[in-house]
Amino acid sequence: MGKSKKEKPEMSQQEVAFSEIIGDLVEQWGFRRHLGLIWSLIYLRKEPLSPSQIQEELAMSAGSVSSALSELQNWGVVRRIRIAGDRNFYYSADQQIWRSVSAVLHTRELRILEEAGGSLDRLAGSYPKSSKESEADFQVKRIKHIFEAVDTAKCIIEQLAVGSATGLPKMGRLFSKLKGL
Amino acid sequence: MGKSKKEKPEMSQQEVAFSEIIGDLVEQWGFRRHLGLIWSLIYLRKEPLSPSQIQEELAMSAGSVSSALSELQNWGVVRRIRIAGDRNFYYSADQQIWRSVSAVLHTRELRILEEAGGSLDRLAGSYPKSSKESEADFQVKRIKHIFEAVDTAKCIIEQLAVGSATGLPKMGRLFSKLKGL
DNA sequence: CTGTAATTTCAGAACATTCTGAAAGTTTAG
DNA sequence: CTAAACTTTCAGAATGTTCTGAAATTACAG
Repeated sequence: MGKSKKEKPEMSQQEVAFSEIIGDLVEQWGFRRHLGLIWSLIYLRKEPLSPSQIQEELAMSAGSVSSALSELQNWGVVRRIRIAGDRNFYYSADQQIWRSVSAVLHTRELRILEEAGGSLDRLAGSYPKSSKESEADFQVKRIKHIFEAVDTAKCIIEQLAVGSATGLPKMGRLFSKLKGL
Repeated sequence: MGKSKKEKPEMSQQEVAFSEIIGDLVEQWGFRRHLGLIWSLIYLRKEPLSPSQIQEELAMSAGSVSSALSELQNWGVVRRIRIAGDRNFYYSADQQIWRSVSAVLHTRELRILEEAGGSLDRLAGSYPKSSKESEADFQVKRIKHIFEAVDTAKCIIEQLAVGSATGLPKMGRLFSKLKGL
């Protein structure tokens, strides 16, 4: 009765461990765990992998793999490669990990803060001008205070995302480190 | 007939708008939306509020309010106050908003990165020493690379959490701004 | 163009999180 | 101590998210 000849390309223990560490990390960061698992495997292998290989190795459904790969591609952490005369698709991981992190900071975190900042600014303006009510006055001050905090956070993330290492005491060293990652 | 006499302490339109902005923001940050809604209301009011007042104004269940308040307290963004000769509890918001943000960075984000960093370090060490396999060698390099990225991120967050404004070109201005928030 | 082997899509299943409300527990005035 | 008013807890309900797998689609070899 012959099921046979299917190579079993099992992930090594270390590969499993790595993918789990990264899976946890990205999950905490607000992405689906699967994205981390799949990215990890691609990242650790010298040769690009096809969706079906990934599906086998990680024991996931085809659908999961497909949707995760397309999300990874959208975030720019994974690239699709075609090999001539091969029906499969292949994926490989971007080496420059910080580029990917920057992209997320820029596309996701920054957008969130910009949105909130804009709304807060408009809201502060919507209070009746020079109201004699002390409550309204108090609230406008507080809203502006939060606006400042959001705006500052925005600037910090901007700096990180753009990564302009201007050569500063502590942050400088960190920034220039980023450039290499 | 005759529901009556219940004061209706409705939130103003602006208060609702503010709480929704903050609700969205904290939700994107990985907290429950309710935490943002409740914190907002407390933050905008001059006078501290009791759980039952909050429940009424935000039209939430008592359970939601209670659990959200205790979580807000754990994060240190809200303080419980007792007023002599008053059976109720009251809550007021911390003014220094950045202190709260720092606390979260320190308690949550930093912990995540430390955990991942430790695991990665151990993992890199677990590969058989001086293996002749080029694949293993390759993987150790990549794992160390990720470790570096995690470690750098950890340092950056540490800087932000501690907020040591050392007086640097761009980040310096931001850091000193933080101190005031 | 046709057949084959792969990938993608998507509706529903499985799973996870959050909310509700009633019961239990607290606190204080009297 | 008792009663009254509030707060907390927690099991189950409601909601939201992610995964699966079969059908539809795509891509290529022949």
